[in-house]
Amino acid sequence: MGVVTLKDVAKVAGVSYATVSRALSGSPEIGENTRKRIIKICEEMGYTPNSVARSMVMKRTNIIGLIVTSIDNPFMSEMIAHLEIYARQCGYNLMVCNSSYDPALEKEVFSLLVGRKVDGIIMIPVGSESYDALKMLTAQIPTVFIGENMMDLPENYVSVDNTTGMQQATEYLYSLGHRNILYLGARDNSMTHKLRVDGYYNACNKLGIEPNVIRNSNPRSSIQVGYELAKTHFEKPFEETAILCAADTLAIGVIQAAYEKGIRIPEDLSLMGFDNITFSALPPISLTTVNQPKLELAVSALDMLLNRIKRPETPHTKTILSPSLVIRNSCRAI
Amino acid sequence: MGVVTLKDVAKVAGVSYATVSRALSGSPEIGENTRKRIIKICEEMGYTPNSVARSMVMKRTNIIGLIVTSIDNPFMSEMIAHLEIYARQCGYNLMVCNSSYDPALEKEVFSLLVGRKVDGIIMIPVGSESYDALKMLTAQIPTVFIGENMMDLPENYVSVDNTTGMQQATEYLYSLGHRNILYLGARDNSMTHKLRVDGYYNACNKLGIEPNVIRNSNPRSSIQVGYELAKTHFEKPFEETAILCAADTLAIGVIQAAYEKGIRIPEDLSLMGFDNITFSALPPISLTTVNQPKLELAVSALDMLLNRIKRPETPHTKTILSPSLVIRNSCRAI
DNA sequence: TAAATTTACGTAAACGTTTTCTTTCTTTTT
DNA sequence: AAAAAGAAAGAAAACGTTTACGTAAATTTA
Repeated sequence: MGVVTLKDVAKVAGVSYATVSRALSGSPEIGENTRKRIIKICEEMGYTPNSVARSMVMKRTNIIGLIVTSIDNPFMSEMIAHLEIYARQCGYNLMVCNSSYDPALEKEVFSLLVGRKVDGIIMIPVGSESYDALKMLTAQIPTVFIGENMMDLPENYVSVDNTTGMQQATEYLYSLGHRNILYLGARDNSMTHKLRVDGYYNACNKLGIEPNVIRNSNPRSSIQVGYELAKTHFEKPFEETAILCAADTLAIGVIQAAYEKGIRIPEDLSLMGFDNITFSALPPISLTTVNQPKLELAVSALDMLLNRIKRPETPHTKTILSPSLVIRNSCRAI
Repeated sequence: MGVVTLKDVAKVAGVSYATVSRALSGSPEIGENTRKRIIKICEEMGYTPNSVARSMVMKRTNIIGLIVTSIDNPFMSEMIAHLEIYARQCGYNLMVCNSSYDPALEKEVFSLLVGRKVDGIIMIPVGSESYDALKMLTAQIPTVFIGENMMDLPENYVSVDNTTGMQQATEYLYSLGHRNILYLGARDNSMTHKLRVDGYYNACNKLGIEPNVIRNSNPRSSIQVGYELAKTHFEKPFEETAILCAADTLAIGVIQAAYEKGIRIPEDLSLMGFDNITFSALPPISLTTVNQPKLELAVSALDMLLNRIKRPETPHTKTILSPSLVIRNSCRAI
């Protein structure tokens, strides 16, 4: 025996399928006693509505597509968890795809999700390389970006104020007496990273100190990349008393490299990150960093998307959330 | 203008929709020239097949439901990432749900996914409390469990050999000279944890040392729980020279508590974990642990599920993968 | 009490595909 | 050249819902 359908229930109850549908949907066009009778029969028969058939006629799947650069990245996975829980509360499920930092793949999964008829897409874009492609794609379906400020695109996005965050971080180090601060991990292919390093430059200008930046030519900011960048840097004698990293993961890599080199943090070198991932809080070196409010990012993004699904012709909006300094023990006053 | 459908393409091409369908599906019942002509028209019109409609008639969604206890848990998120990538290569997408360690919620999302008509479900169960409920549910749909050995159920699962892994860990500590080894984090509500502590007991028996176990009454094994368990334990003087944790996250919590108490690892206390999550490898205390092969777990689980979807009447199978010792610097010889 | 309104339910179309069954036309066989 | 076989394409049903429309009975109104 196959799955029991609405038709089967109708046959048993001796009514038309419209009636069964109405009984379950809470329609007012049905008698209270027949409704109860039908619901009881549904339970007895173990009827579960077929979401696919419903989607077919309602032209709505109640599925949100989520495209992230990497699921296993503490910052993303935290946000995915928040998103999933909130989305479910709103009656939506999440279809998650990994773009693996690959613009081509990002484009591919986007189209795939469009074909799947998801009601909307939330994405953390690979970077500014994919802007043009995205501009075409987002015309097809309500889309909201997280994290990446699509500054030169009129798209919907929610993001933390990267520039202010990094500026505050720099000022904090300055307030501890640091005058020679190295910025590690600037990337050219991401607006987020551009804005972050801007915050650093702003602060340097304002404070009258000399900026000093190590760029990252990789497409991603991983522990591994942080380690390699720092390792190379530590090979020669260095002047700076503090390193400000573009991401917590990079900072964790720096900790590794410093440890191997016998450089003590914070005694010999102060270190800061950005993101505030769970695992940056671990002693003995627990990282001073800038917090991104992950729950608020997730909630704002979904709210924005749901609004847009309801009223697609509404103008594009953006939400910029405030970062906040999280002071732990990886920096010292000098 | 709405989305372009197969009918629109057919009208433009001047053929029936059956022909368009055949042109795109690679059916042999169509002339090579008409096929090319239709495909060209599809591209020009920007036609994307509607997966929902296809699912409707094919009775197959090409969606796999994934239920995990918590997405933001490095062990899980790593596995989810592997699963998503492999699933997509196999032509499937993932619908991810968080059970948040709640048996009632686990049951709820399971039914939800069944209503969604996903082709199969992969799940990391909350624990043995939910066995009975799951037994009913898994009759409805092909299901594969990861991690949890459903020993007393005839279900499909893939798991690491927890007992052997913990036994090897204990023997490793013994080989370093430890005779007083504390096991921290045993849980009663999970077969996995039962099997792990069994491995510890086995080794103790075999080696002739006295077992010593701190239980964890929480439903989960988080950093926080490890921290609290260890903190309480460290308040009184202790005898053991090594702590073996039921999970890496617990061990990270122990590191925190030890750090606050001034207990040095590994100088004053050796420490081991289980799982080998990315963030356990960080210096200065990089954790010696037992590796769970996450990629292999993911691939085996999906292969098993796909097999079962193809042949639902096949007998239940299980796959037990081998754990392996990962030696870092959190243990010392005494 | 007849007319008007409301209530409760049935009928049937629609959603966008796939696929079985025909049908037509072309090619091969004898 | 007629018959048989094969290739290419069309017609229509099916998948399981929702909902606009229609209609009969029940209720209200005049």
